[in-house]
Amino acid sequence: MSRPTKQTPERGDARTRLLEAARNIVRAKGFAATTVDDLCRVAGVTKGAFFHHFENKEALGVAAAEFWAETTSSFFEAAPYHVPTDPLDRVLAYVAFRKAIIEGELAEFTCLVGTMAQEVHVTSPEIRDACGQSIFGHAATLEADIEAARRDRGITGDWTADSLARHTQTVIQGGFILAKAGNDPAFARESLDHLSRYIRQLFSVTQEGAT
Amino acid sequence: MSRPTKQTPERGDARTRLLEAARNIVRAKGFAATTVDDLCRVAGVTKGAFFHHFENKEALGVAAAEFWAETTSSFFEAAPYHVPTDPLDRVLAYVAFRKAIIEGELAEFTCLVGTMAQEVHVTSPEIRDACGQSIFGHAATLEADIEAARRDRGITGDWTADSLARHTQTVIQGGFILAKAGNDPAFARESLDHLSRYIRQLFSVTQEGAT
DNA sequence: TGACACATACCAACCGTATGGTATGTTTCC
DNA sequence: GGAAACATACCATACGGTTGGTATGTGTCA
Repeated sequence: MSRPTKQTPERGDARTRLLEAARNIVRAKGFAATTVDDLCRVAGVTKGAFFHHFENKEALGVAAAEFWAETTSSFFEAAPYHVPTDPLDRVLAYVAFRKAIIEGELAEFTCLVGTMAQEVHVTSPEIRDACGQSIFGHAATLEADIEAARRDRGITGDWTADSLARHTQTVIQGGFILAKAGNDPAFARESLDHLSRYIRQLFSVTQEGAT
Repeated sequence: MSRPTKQTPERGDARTRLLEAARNIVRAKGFAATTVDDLCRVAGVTKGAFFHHFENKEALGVAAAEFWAETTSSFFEAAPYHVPTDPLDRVLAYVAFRKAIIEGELAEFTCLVGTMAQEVHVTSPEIRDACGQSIFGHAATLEADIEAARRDRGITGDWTADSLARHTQTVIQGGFILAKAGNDPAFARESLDHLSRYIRQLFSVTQEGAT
């Protein structure tokens, strides 16, 4: 998606600016409460431009979820938690990294696709599926390390790598909910501490990692 | 809140029916996408009745969150997970109970206040706070058992009872998000299995409980 | 090489309707 | 009979979406 235009628009094109606007506004207000006019105002474009790039508001929602999947993929690929040589260390570093980036305003660190999926899971299967691909696709990037750690250490619990990978996303998403309800990011961070402890226990590692 | 009407209306009064309608519709469509007309139609009342009982739509949101807190409190107080004599067994039975009631349609078992908090945490502090009270109030009902279990067994980990109580809610709320994104309740259930395993590990209990 | 056909990106103004909310009744109950 | 509990009819506007247009780039063929 978002294939680059042949002719080079001298500044960031309207489509990208609309997707960035959607990312920011929807995280704060939700999808339904975000109006097309909101998006156009923040993106600095007119409605004509909006409906040139997107068939309707729902199509923007799908594109925003895909845009989110792309940008977060790049972000996490470039993140430092891949550095450790031991796979378990990488998994724990991932959790620590997720905790570390929870700071500042809620709308700056919460998850666009988690927010949208919550809202539109009944009303828009297309947006929901795009959100699902983003979440489960990201979870899948953890599976290899979890499975490698499991084999390395001969762990034979009654759980699977893919299930644990999804569970990390459960804790992250749930943490965002508590943080919003309590209006305090600390609620999201403390659950990541529990998640880290859980993983260390699963692998019989007792020492605390970096907080 | 929601003090019973003085004169007893032979059938459920309009206010209650509107709150029940809100509970059902908002869980499916979200708060912003739920219109006043939607609520009136499902409740079988007119807009006059709506604005007689609620100053505006936001006031209904607050009342719906409070209504949710009351009804779920009663529901969980009457639930069978309080039966075991050992406090840890009660905590594990709670988790098993939360897993057991995840069945049927998503909108039937997901959490109203988690959904609303997600949407309105910026736009309506009043609704957000009412949602927060419901979630954290419910979490608090678990603290005594967790703390008792901790003392009984002389557990001295670097975690607190209130933090673990909140973490259970994080996993439950996050599970709902994954279930919605993946359109399958199984994603919520599998994370509750991880949560149960985590708690058992914290208390060095290895045997599986009832699934 | 230039000019013509066509496509893309974007804008300004407009439209029908759905929406939250109001004004004004009417019924019901103590 | 008076107040609370509803209903009916209506309003202003915000909303998603449309229409018609301009400016600019791009491929093509004589």
